[in-house]
Parts: sequence; C-alpha cells; structure tokens
Amino acid sequence: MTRASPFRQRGSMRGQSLAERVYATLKQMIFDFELLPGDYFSEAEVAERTGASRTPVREALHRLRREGYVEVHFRSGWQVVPFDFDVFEQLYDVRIVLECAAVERLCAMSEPPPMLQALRDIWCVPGQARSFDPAMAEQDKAFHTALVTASGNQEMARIHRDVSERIHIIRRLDFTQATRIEATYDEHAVILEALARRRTAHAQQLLSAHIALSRNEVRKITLHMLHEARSRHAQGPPEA
Amino acid sequence: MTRASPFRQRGSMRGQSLAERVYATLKQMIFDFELLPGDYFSEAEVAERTGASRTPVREALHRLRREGYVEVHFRSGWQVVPFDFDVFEQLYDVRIVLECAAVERLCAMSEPPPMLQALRDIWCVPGQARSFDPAMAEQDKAFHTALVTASGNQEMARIHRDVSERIHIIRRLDFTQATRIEATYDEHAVILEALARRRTAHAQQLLSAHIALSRNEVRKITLHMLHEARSRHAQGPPEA
DNA sequence: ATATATCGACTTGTATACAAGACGGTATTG
DNA sequence: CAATACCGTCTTGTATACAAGTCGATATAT
Repeated sequence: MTRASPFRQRGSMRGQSLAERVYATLKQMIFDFELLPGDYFSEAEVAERTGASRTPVREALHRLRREGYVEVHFRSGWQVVPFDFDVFEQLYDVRIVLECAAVERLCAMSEPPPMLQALRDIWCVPGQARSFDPAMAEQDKAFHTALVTASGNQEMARIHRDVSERIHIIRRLDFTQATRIEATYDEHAVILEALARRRTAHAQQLLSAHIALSRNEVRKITLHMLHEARSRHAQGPPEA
Repeated sequence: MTRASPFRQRGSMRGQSLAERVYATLKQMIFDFELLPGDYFSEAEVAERTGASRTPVREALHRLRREGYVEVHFRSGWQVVPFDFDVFEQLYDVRIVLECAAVERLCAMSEPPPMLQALRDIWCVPGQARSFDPAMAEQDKAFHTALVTASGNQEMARIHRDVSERIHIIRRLDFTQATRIEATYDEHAVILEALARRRTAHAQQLLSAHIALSRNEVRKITLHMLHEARSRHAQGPPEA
C-alpha cells in the first residue's frame, strides 16, 4: 500500500514524532466530530488517511485509549468511545475538587502570584472589551489551568490538565451562546476578586458554583449538537 | 535473534496481551529495584530478557513513560526516571486532596456504605489480631483506594489509583518498621471511627495528618533503602 | 601530547511481513 | 423454507527489516 498524503516532515522530524502527529490529528478529528462517538474504524484506515504506517498509528491509538477517547475490540477494530454523561459529570466534579484545593493554596500564599494580576487583566474588563470569538473555550480552559498551575503542585496541575482536555470536547459547546460567555466573564471576575482579597471559602464557593453551572449547561447542549453533527456528516464513519 | 525465555502463552493469549505482560514485568522490576532509578537500558535488552520482540516491548515502555516511570532519550536508549522527592511529595498532596474530598462525600451520604463495616473488620482490631506480613503495603493501599471508590466518583477513583500506584514504590518502605505498622492500624481505626460518626472535618483532619506523616517518614527511609539496593545489585544496569 | 575529524557499533523510529482469531455471507443440509 | 456449517475477508497482535541519528573510540594531524 502506498502512502496516501504523506505529511511526513522532510529531512527528519522537527521535534515531534510521526506518532505524536497522528495522535494530534486523531484527537482533533474526534473533537471536530469528524469521528463521531460510537464510530468504528480500523488501523489501516487511519494509516491510509494520515499517510503513516500502522506502527505509529497504533502508538497513537493506544495512547488515546489510555486517555479514554477510543477503545479497541480484540481483532474487531477500534471505536470512538460513546458519550457517557455520568463520566463527564464525574470529571467536572474532579475539577471542582482540584481547583478548590488550588484556591486554598493560593489564598494561603504569603504574597499573591503575579499570574493573578495577569488573569484580572483578561477577565475583569467592561462589556465592550470582552472577546466573543470561538477561541473563548481555550481562554476559559487557560483560566482554570492557570489557577491550578499557580498553586504550585505541578503533579496536580498535570492531572487537572488531562481532565480538562478530556472534557474539552463538550465544554466548547458551552461557549456557543452569548449569554453563557457573559456569565463566564462575570463569574471569573468575581472569583478573581475573592482570590485577591484572600476570601478562601468565598472563592471556593463561587468557583464550585461556576463549574457546576457549566456542567449542567453543557449536558443540555451536547445532545442537541450531537444530533446536528449526525445530520451534517452522513452516517459513514471516517470516510467523510 | 532467537527468543530467550519465551514466556508466551501456549495456544494464544489468555486475556492479556504480550505487551501487557511485558509492562507488568518491567514495572515489577522497577518496584523491586532490579532496575534502579537512573539506570539506562535498551529495547533490545528488554526484548531478549522477556523473550518478546521489540514491538510489544515498545508498547509497554511507552505506557510506562506516559505514567512517569521511564523516559526515552532520542536514539540513545531508555532510562528509569530518577527519584524526585518533590514529585512524590506533590503526589502525596494530591492523595490528601482526593481522599479528603472522598471523606466529605462519604459523610454526606444518607446511609453509610457497607464497605465501611468491612474496613472496620480489618483495621479496628486489637493488637494480637493485627497482621505484620510484608503485604501490609497492599492492604494499606487497598484501604485508601476503598475510601475513594466508595465515595462514588469512579473517575476520581481511577486518578487516585494511578497516583497511589505511582508512589507505591516508596510507600512500601514505610511498612518495614513495626512501629509504623502499629501507627497505621491506630490511625486507620480512628479515621474509620470518625467516618462512622459522620464527623466530616475531624475525619479529614485525621486523614490529612495520616497521609502527611507517611509522606514524611518515607522520605527518610527511601534514601537508606536506595543505598542498600545499590550495594546489593552491582552497578550493571539490567543484566543482574 | 593534545585536539580534532572520522568511522562504526548501537540506538530508537518507522515500515512491512506474518500469525491467529472474529465475523458475515454463502452454500449446504434437514 | 429454515437452520447450520463453512470459508474467505478483514481485523489486531507480533515479529522482523530498514532508516536515520547518537555517541564514543580511534586514528590522524598539528
């Protein structure tokens, strides 16, 4: 079988391996609903699509499997893990636990980290200065990730990053409504206020409510979006 | 190259793949200090030792890499990640955060889960009924894992299990002293008491102190044990 | 003697060949 | 016609071949 669209780098690899790029490509396809939850596909299909051989494809797939995005059926192909809202809600709750712990540490610090002011510059702004582009989801993710990273425990930050990445696929859907974006700005602002004043319990309560609200909103939207995606793309799995 | 000691199953694989067994074997070797932190080794060596080819070996190694046990140097071999006590302490702190969150949920439940009584049967026993075998570390791990699992959030339980597994290599060292085993029994007992009486804050405080104590004890012991291991095994990496 | 250039053994990354089981369609048998 | 056995196709798991780069030892030049 000849390589289809060999997006291999010339010379050699420039920092990232072929397996890593296949990994990123596949995850992007899942996030873009180009591969729908429940879809079946084979390693050979992915190899042909990406222009790589099965070896790096398998490495990428097994990594995605460990991370919960796909699963393998013994000698019967791969499948995008179907949505399980219970799992997503549990992951939201993990976020609440980790981020509240981060808040406790942040408030206990002798001096507030400079990162806090940087966040205030972004989020504590009047209505006309607010951004509404589709990259809002990334900014929101960056906000919460920054809180945990600044708390000082890098292992906790790594775990939190993985959890955030995992629910990013549905969290994005929360930023398609203008009212939800407004609410995000408002809530981030008051959280940062409470943090600046070292009101630990208050900040934790605001943060918990903020995440829980997002969790509940997303559940409603996801079903709708999934339905739309199923209509746009035909039912054929990876061959768009 | 012919297979050395092919511990491959006859017929076919009975549930677990070759890659998984190589993974388990390597992790065991690391836990047994047969592969010491800092040791260098190659895929070919592991393949010869385990009787598998490089393919499943690579899969096992990359999984261990994702989990933080080994790292790969581009075309220069693999290395057991050297001990980093800062990382271990951070992981201990993650355990405190997760297990305290579990306690909060357990105390908030309308009725205590039956697992609580099972744990009391094990840990709330008089001195002569206590076990002192080397499997204590596993029992201790099971205690803490059970708390988080019983709290209901399975994703949190999975993360907690990974963290516990990661620090298990040094946590075992805490159970080589009889006084530490005694303390573990005592502390588990009072934690279970507080849980049964739904004293949330008290149980959290006891649990935090219990984990923090273990964290501090282990740091002291680890250096000693590492020194001993280095003396027993020669300096040659995997070829014992 | 010392510094440098070159070469070769060894490493991982990737591609391909082979093995063994799953699954569905088809032919066969009642 | 219905049920069943069989066989070919397709799948992943594993082994091996090839590619490209690293690193140290050795020889050479200054």
